This record gives sequence, structure tokens and C-alpha cells, in this order.
Amino acid sequence: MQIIINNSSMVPIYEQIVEQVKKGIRTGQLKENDLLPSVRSLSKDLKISALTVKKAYDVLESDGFTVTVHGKGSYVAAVNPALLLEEQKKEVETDFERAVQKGRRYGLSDKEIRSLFDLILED
Amino acid sequence: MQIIINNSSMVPIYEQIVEQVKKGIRTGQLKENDLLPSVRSLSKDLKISALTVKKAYDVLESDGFTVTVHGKGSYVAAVNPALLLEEQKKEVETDFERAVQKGRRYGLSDKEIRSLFDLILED
Amino acid sequence: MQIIINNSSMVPIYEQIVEQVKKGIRTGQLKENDLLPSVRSLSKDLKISALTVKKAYDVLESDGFTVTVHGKGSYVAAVNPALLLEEQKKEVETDFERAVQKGRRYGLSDKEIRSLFDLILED
Amino acid sequence: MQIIINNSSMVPIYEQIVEQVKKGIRTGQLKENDLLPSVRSLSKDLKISALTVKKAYDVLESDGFTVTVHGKGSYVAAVNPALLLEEQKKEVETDFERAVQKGRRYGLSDKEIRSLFDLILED
DNA sequence: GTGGTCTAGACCACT
DNA sequence: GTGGTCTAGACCACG
Repeated sequence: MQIIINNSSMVPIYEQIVEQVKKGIRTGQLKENDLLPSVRSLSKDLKISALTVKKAYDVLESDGFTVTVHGKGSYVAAVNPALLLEEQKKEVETDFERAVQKGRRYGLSDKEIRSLFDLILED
Repeated sequence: MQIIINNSSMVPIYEQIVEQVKKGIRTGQLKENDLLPSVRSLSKDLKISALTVKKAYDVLESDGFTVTVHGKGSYVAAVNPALLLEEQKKEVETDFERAVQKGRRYGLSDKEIRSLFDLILED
Repeated sequence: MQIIINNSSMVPIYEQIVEQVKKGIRTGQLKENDLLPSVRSLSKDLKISALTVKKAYDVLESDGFTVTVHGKGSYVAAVNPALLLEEQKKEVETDFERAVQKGRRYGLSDKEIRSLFDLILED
Repeated sequence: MQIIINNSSMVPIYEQIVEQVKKGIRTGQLKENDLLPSVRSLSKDLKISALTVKKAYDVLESDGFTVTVHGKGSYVAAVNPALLLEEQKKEVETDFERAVQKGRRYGLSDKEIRSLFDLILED
């Protein structure tokens, strides 16, 4: 599994890692009990600090996507598909919420906002 | 023109000010050569730091919406409201596009995506 | 509120901070909306790295005990007493679990383990 | 004497080995001058690293439970099993004491504390 | 080899 | 001033 970092992105590096690992799990590229690259090796590959990778792995673990074993590494956890789907939906919802709020702050009516959305969805 | 700040919003305060001034310009509440409230008075009204207001005014000026005259204040610059509206709509559209694409990457159907959007808009 | 660090303890410094802030919240020393010391000032007081304090504050926030506002600081969140009680009970339970497991590993019968516990509780 | 390792336990593997050997000595399964399995053979049996077994044997020796003879192996040292039992009970007792004290600091009644303990023991 | 913690300092965004 | 992220390197515990 290949992880690609965009240093000039506004998205923190550790979050980019988190997102890509999650995506790998979702898409089946990463399967239960797969071993993630070690903190050190990934940090070396990506030419970033080991702490940054560590933080990403910490987030993944606290989100329940991996299980870390001291002295061994981080393993992909048993994925709960329902949980995963809910998380995905919530993510998209949050993005919509922000866009809608921005539209409202710009003084657009709900009707106008909906028509913008329709335009996009029908593309 | 009344500016309202939401402290618990995820949107930075200075951006909330910028957006509301832009909205005022677009809706005609603020007209060319109108004088914005002084940094000091606005910061006092909103009970926020003067530096925060200053930052908002700096952004407005660098975006070409105002002209600041040293010792006098910030004046609304000449703008085309229709053009501004299109620009802002385009911005919201782009946000929707990103959200929709993310949803599709997650394997959600257009129907599901629309229902997520509906959920948000009806909030 | 005074925080005391034991550098030679096996307990990580950041966890010591977390535990003491939680305790402060439980005991009422820290109340809703109280502002915690800034990351920098506390790190200076305790003569430890700012990152260590930051990590403690991150844990507190992800556990729902504080709300952090960028550029302002970390505030004590509205405490859910039921949640807090459950957390406390779970903590004690975990300690019991470890002790019971150790006793079993030592070959003690449940009866013997219970008698050890009774001895302590009746003290 | 059979040693069983639980890989998913929170207790380090080397400590599990130490505890089980101690238990064997206390219960009489292992007697003075008995030869422990070699580091290599035990690591092979348990499918763990030889370094891990080595560490366990080091701990046992430094705790005075075994004597290692270079080129020969680790032998069980002279110990008083009754004394050992008391020592181990005292250890578990201390753990209980800490847990009970923590529960009381949290404002739990003795009845509540006992019910938490019962919950665990009956698991 | 692995992860877990910590340091001392940097740069950025927000107030 | 505040928090948010990141670095480069250290030491420890576990395997």
C-alpha cells in the first residue's frame, strides 16, 4: 500500500496518513491483521518525522481502525462495516454542512443552495 | 450594518467578519465609499481583540473589497455585486463538488448522497 | 489548581497531568468554563516540554473533559456526571481485573482472592 | 512443566513466563536444582523470540529464583514456597488496596466497590 | 527490530 | 499572547 504526502497541502500530514490508511481499509487494500509499515520505516519513506507518523497511527488506533502491539507494530483491526459506513456518511454530511453554512452566510436562499447542489449532482 | 459573531463556530472570527462585509457589499447594504466601522469601535462592539478585526480588514483590502486610508479608515471599494455573487456561488459549488466526489469515492449512491444533503439543508 | 509531576514514576508525565486535571474536575476544584493554564505556561511551571502538556490536553479533549479554542486556550467542558461516574467505576474495575488476574496467575483460588479482597475492604 | 503464553494479554510475555515459573516453584512443580528448558527450546516451543525468554530468565535469576550456569542452563534455586506464597499474596493485596482507595477517593461506597469486585471475579 | 515517551526548538494560524 | 503542527534526535521497554 502506497501512501502519498502533499507537503504544501493545508491538511496536516498526519491527517493525510490517517485518511489514506482508512481509505485502504475501506477499499480492501488493507485487510484485517495486515501489518502497517513501522513508524520508523514509513517516516523514512515519506521523509517526515517519526513522531508525525506516530500521531497518525495513534489517531487510527483511537478511532478503532488498528491495534498496536508494543514491540511488534500496528495491525489492521477487525473492521465493523456498519461503523465504517456511518463514519463515511458523517464525513460527507459534515462537508455538506460546512458548504450549506457558507452559502447561507453569503446570503443565498435554501432554494438557491439546493439548485447549486443539483447542478453538481447531475454532472 | 450589523455584524454578528459566533464564538463557538468552527469558522475563524476574522473570516466571519470578512464574509459578512462581503455579503453586505453584495446585497447593497454597503455601497462604494462607505466607511467601515473603525477597528477599535468594532472590536469593542463585538467584544473581540482589535487585532482580529484588523486581520479581517487586511483580508478585505487584499481581496480588493476595501481601500484603507491611513488615519481615516477603511472604505468600500468599487465592486460589481453580480460578479461577486457569481464568485461566491462558484465557491459553494466547488465545496459541494468535493463533498459529492468524496461520497462517490465512498461508494454512496447519488440517492444516498442527496438524502444526506437533504438532512443538512432541513436542519 | 496545582499540578504535581513525579518524573521518576513509571506513569507517563502526560498521563499524570490528565489524571490530575480529571480529578480536579471531579472534586469541583475545576468548574465548567474554567480556563486551564496555557500549554506553554504549564510546561514552563512543570519544567517539561510543551509537547508533553499538549498531549495531555489532547487526551483530555478527546475524552470530553475540555474544549480547546484556537488562540484562546482549553476550557473545562460541561461535565456529564453519569459519564464521569461510569468512567470512574470502569477505572476501578480495570484495577480489580488486573489484580484478580495476577492472583489467578499466581495460582490462587477465587476463594483465596476474595478473602484477600475482604481483608482490604474491611480495613 | 508447561508454560502458556497469551499474546493478546496486556501483560508482557516475559513477565508471563516469570510468573508461571514462580508459580511452578511455589506449587512444587519445580524443585530445587531442577533444570529449566533451554532458552532456545522454550522460545521454539512458545514461538516467541529467544531474547524474550532470555529476559524472563534474567529476571528470575536477579529475583533469586534461579541460578544460571554458563554452558549448562538455569537451575531452580533454593526457595521457601510458603514464604513465596505470602509474598505473592501480599502483592495482590497491595493491588486491591490501591484499587479500593481509588474507589473511595471517587466517592464510591464500600457496597458499590464490592459489587465492582464481584462483577470481575465472576467473569 | 518494534512502539512509547520526551525534549527543545521551529513555524504557522488565530486572538 | 494562544493553540496546531512538525522536526531531529534521545532514551526506555518489549520482542
